[in-house]
Amino acid sequence: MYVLPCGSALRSAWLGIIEKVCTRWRMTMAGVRTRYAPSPTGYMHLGNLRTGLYAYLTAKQQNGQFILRIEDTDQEREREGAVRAIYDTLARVGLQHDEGPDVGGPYGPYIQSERLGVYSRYADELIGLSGAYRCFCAPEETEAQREEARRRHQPFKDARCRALSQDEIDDRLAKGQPFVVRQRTPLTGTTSYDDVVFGRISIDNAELDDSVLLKSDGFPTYNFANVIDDHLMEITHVMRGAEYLSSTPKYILIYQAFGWDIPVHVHLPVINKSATEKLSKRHGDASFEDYYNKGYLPAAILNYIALLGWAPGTDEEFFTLAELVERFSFSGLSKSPSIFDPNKLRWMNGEYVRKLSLQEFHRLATPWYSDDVRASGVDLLRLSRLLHQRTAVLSEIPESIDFVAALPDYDTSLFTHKKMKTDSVIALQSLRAARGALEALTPFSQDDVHAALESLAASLGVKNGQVMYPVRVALSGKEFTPGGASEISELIGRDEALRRIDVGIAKLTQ
RNA sequence: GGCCCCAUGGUCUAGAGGCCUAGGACACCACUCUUUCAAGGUGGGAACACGGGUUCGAAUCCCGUUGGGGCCA
Repeated sequence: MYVLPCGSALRSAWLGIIEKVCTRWRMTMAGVRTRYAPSPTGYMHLGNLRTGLYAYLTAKQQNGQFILRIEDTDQEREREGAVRAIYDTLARVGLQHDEGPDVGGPYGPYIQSERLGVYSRYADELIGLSGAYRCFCAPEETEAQREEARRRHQPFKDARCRALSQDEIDDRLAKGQPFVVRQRTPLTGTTSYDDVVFGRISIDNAELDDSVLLKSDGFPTYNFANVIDDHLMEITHVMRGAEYLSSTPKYILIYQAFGWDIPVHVHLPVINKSATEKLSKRHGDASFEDYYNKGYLPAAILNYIALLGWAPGTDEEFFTLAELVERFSFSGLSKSPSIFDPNKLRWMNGEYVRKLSLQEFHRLATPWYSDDVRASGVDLLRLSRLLHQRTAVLSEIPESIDFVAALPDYDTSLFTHKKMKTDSVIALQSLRAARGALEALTPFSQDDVHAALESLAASLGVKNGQVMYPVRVALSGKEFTPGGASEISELIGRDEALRRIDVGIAKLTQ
């Protein structure tokens, strides 16, 4: 342990140097630190989740740290239970964070509302550094100035408050006059930074607004908190949506005012709902929870969103999280916004569902079986076997098996099928013959039923389908079913099968 | 409106000057397999926004136009 020189000024200078060296060292040697910083404003938007994914991949690829930070400085938009939903979602998709409110870590607290003291301290410092100023204007006054600036097609910079003398400031402070802290953006010059995906971004400082950094209630805005926290938490790669592309120069200015190192910036293209609509939380169609609750598999959702805005450079498109960690690279990121395609997600989910083991599928499918289906006495595992390869989304199960518990009413026109070459006459003949064949059949397994109906068709001199199709319709009362005549026969059992065939015969003889 | 950014089929994208007669996937259509459906198999329609350059050669580089997105209002 070094003994530091005494004297507080010297001591802090030393500490400053050591801190800088340490930061450098950590950034280059100790690896990457990325953060996922969602706002607890509701459900987890898929675009946000993808940002989290990429941040995770970036960190894990280099054995770095993935940090979860809760950005709850906008209290009005905060929603009950939203933080819980964030934890649940991350856990479900497997994005395990190394530091965060729930798991702790050396850079806490990880909830911004618990860091208010930090922001006010740095706001004061920034004011001292001429990077910000106190603005005492009442909202109406600000609005008037804003209006004026707009009229003149100029960005908003509060000329009056920028120019307040120290005496005036002290005076107002003494009177307890409320104020906000605004960024003091330069009047001239340009600010640039290099973005990993978009390249060099430059903007004239004269174009910049003096945005609020600290609100009068002491809460920081995103504009301020993100910079302070990213620096303090030693984030090496700032990854966020491209909507921040054009405000980032303002953040760069803050880093520069403090003399801090600027992290690597990676702005990700936005995900839209359609060419004209954004993916909106309000529609309730774009959140992880919605898809999860509809019976989409987390791994499929994650796989799908990974490919929105990133491509591996090959034709492969199925990736586990571990494979993504290995394969992800900035060079595969695209710049243009993409449109979320529910169709392709559905397809991909189906692929994942089919790849499940039967046991696993059965476990996931069971909750979707209605009480009536359970009470009907059918073998649920057998039911799952029928459904397994035919289910793209779990929520589609109830409708596809609604015939199991009770034969629905149906129209005899169902018996007519052009491709199967059946009509009501053939159907009646087939049903009568099938009834006789099945009545005596033991055992009554799928294979036995299939063989029996097949030979029945042969002896009748008709095509298999001309027997099978009418039987299936009679057993289910539906146009489409998971499984055919023999599968459904075994599923519902002989007694019920015969009863339903009788119903069919009755319908056809009416 | 100002500023920033983007531009390959309906959608996600491959493509980093000749490998492109532009490849893959979803969706769609047809055929096929088949006890319906699904899955599978085979095939099909469908794109480099436009205009100028640069170059022997441009989807790929530069400029402009148009269109779209974002930020600030």
